[in-house]
Amino acid sequence: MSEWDETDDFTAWEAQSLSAQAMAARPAPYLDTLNAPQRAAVEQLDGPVLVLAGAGTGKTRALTARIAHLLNTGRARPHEILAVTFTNKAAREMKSRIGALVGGVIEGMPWLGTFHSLCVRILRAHAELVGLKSNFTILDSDDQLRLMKQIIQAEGIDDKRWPSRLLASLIDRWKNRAWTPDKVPADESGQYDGRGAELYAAYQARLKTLNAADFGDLLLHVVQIFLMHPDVLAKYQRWFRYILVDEYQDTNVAQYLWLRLLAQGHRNICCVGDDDQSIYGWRGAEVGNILKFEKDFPGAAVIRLEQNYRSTPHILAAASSVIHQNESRLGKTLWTDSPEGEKVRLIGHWDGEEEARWIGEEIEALTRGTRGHAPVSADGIAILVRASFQMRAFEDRFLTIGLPYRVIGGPRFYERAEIRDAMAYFRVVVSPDDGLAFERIVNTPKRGIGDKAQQEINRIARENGVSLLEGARMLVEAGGLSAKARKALGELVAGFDRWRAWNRALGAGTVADGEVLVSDDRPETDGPLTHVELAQIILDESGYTEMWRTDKSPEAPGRLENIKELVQALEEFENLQGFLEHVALVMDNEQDESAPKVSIMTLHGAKGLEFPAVFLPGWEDGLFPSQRSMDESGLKGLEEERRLAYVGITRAEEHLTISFAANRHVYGRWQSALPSRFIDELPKSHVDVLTPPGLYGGSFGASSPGGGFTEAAGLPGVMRGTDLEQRAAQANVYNSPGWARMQARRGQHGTSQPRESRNLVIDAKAVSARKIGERVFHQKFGYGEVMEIEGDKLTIEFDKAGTKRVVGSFVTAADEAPF
DNA sequence: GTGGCACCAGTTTTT
DNA sequence: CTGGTGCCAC
Repeated sequence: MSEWDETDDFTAWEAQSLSAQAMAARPAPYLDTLNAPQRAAVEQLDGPVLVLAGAGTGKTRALTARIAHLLNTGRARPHEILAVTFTNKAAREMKSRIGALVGGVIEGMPWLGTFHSLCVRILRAHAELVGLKSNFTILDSDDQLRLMKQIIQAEGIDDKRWPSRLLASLIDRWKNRAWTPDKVPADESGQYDGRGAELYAAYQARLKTLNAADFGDLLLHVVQIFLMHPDVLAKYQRWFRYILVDEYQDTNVAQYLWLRLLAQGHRNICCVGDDDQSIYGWRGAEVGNILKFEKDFPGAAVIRLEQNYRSTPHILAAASSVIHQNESRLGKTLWTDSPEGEKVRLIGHWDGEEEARWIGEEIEALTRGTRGHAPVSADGIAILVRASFQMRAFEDRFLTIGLPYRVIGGPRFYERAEIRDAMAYFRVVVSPDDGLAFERIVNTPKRGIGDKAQQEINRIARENGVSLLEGARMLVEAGGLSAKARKALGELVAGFDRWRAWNRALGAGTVADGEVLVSDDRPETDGPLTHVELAQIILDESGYTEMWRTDKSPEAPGRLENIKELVQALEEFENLQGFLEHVALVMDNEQDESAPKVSIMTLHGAKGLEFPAVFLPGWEDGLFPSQRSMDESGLKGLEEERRLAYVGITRAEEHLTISFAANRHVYGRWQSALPSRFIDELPKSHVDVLTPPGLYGGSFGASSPGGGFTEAAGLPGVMRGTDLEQRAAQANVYNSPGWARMQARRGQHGTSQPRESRNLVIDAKAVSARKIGERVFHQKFGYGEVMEIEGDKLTIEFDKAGTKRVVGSFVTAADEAPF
């Protein structure tokens, strides 16, 4: 294909200005490595474009090449491109990849970032339009919850019956749908004891007085501004000539509105996504957004990326076969020209411990390179689980055999209590009005300022219309509280005065000579005080570090270590202010990339990643697909679980092993389960069914290098099957006695109901007309199954709470449950 | 105001 | 079996 063929109309080329010609004539090496659809996705610059990118089809490559192309052809300057991602990681990666493509000379792309960070930028510029000051604080979910607790308490609501978490998730959901308190529809606003919308309004009012915004607000406020102030919107519409969106299938309504409003300017919007990888419905993502793109943007070009560069044909076949069972999807057919490779392996185990043991051995075999393939580095191996409690079994096992592993996605660095505490100190120093931060640390470490004292502070502050910090000062000066508490509080207030003055001095330049700011504890330093030193001083003088130093709990040293890290991280910032903003939005826990380690993470956490070898354990009905998903969202839930399976399968490049266990130790209780229904959706011709070693006395046709295991005596008797005939039938799990037994159990008392009955429960009006075998939800006891009906009394076997007799009107059909 | 004990609940998670 | 929360006794 020659250079000229690229412009379909020669006269158009001729008509372009010389400069445009010169720009367009610049070499575009990034195009050469693209396949045809990718190239189309890059070169179709004008008008709306939807790129449906299957797993492993080079989505990010296309997206970054598109941006590079916009820049290279001179269509847009860096600041005229709006590029949105969901995570900071994705944003970072895109930035660096664009840099590599364009030669790294562009001084960043100011409008490449997450929805939230971009919204903060916009909101800071127009904060007053929604009643905030431009230096508003961003609340994390912890602050959010505490605030709601206060409101609930003030309203005299019993937070036992109506937990604050419930209200928080409700409000979050409403914000995701871009509903302000007055826009919450009537049938929704009655939730939470009929006071949902009312409390939402109270919460918003409270945020405003605190000059604060939660994560949901960042989007909601900006959408409100765009809707109420067309002039502001028009400015941004003109500004962003080209808009690009990554992971479009994950957008919620608010994000969708935000995008649509901005895109109405130049209408150059390109959304990239994969409906089959939509796994965040439970937190507000609307697959509908991607499904209706063409309707929203008439004349949109739709480009499908279907050539997969990641996985072998067997793995791809497994993924396709499973995802094909879903009804609501746009439909893509992934293909690959990579060589066959090995089949997907399937294996059933007696229990979860054995599953972990077996996987441990398999991993050792993989890293050693036995079984006839090249060794796989531990870094290239991942275990992907549905729920994090499944990780324990692997950690336990890997610790005993000394297999290095890393758990990805534990508590985030900035979510740890000690980090939040330290940050709260910094927050009060930077913005003395931050009452939430003040509340958090006023008695941490213990200063003898308990509930009563705090209420006093609150009262004084409210009566005088000042911040909590000022209220505390007044209280101390007025001689309130007990002598001990007064002294402690007075010292804290004085501390904040001192630290704040230092911080201000830092902002102005250096601390002036002889200024009365110097505390005795201040370390001897040459030169001016830095904000890093200041941070250390704050934590030391407040007694916070001391608190952990004297704490004798096993995790105290780790917490001190984290605090040290936090202080070190400060060095990369100009000042405390900049750091706080960064932590609220951007900071994530970077993993130490030292020795190669096996990754253990959730399926959700694995999205976007790839590994040469992947293990997918725990494929049992009720666990995966999760019973709760199905109870709460019915078929929709099941389809999302299936997409999760699809995501899991498509993470694997070469080796994929799916496994399940008949029994599992969950929360100290034994639970048995059936193989996941997804297992039956795998294509038999692409699957190798392995025989677990040990179960029947040996590794019959199995590939476990460890050979048979010798602890069969420790297993419950049922499975010590020694029937020789059955043993001979072992070659296939589908024919195995274990499998047959599991199948048989399906009809009886399986932990999950027969699949077909699912659709019977639809009648919403028949509150008390329950059926035997129906899944129901009870406010207090949770989910369960109706065992017996007697008048208006039901006997229900609850999943968690055991068997109870309750009045029929207290339960609802499981899929109408309030969450 | 604090520390200890009983009770309960218990997917997935980014910002 | 765990962690988090709430209540009660010092």
